[in-house]
Amino acid sequence: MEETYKEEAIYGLAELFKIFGDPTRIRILYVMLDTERCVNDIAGLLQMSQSSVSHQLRILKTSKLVKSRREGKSIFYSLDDEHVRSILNMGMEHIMEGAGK
Amino acid sequence: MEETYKEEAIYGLAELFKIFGDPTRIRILYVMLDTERCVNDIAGLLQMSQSSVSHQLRILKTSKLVKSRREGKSIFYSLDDEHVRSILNMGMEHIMEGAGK
DNA sequence: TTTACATATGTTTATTTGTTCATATTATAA
DNA sequence: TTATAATATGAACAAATAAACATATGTAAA
Repeated sequence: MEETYKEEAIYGLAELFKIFGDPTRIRILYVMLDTERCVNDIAGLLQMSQSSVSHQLRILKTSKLVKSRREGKSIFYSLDDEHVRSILNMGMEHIMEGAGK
Repeated sequence: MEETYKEEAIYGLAELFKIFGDPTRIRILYVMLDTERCVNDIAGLLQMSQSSVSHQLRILKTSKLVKSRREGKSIFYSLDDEHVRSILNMGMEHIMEGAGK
């Protein structure tokens, strides 16, 4: 093996990016870009079933891309980290540049 | 629809991150982090079959994460873009921070 | 030409995973 | 407590895909 980086980190990285690699989750992240949202609102905004949204939110939360806060019967989700925004922006830049070439 | 961003960009973004979402491809990108590599060398370094490496390189190239250059019988691949490095670093930072919490 | 080396590409298979449907949990109001 | 609203979760199914294998293409030397 010639690799200097940690093999473990490689898998962690791939796991992280895999989370971003689904349009549904990207859409969910985007509706939370500048405000927290509860599950029902997300489902309404994105025309998705409550179940599907909830499943995806669990994945996003497990990966620390999203955090949650309870308020009465509702649970509000928001981006967990500035890195999430950064990664989204970096990706968007790459997309846009590629389009201009 | 309440979304202001382009729906098209959402799918583009997800497609992009999906490419990063596989350990094999991350490993391939990492061995090209500071130098170009030919297919055989990558296969040797990562203990993968030539076929598998080639398949993945095609995916990486189609997504503009990697570019190639022919030299005799060999073809050298390298990162296409500074964004590729940025995205990898951003992801790594997120991973590392999460580990420290 | 042939031959050998480097890379690319079909095809099949096994695994992963997002969605749906049904049901469970949790919290508030009556 | 009972009813209702919001969210979570388990199971089944269909679609996507990485790896392996065989084979094809391309390049250079003999």
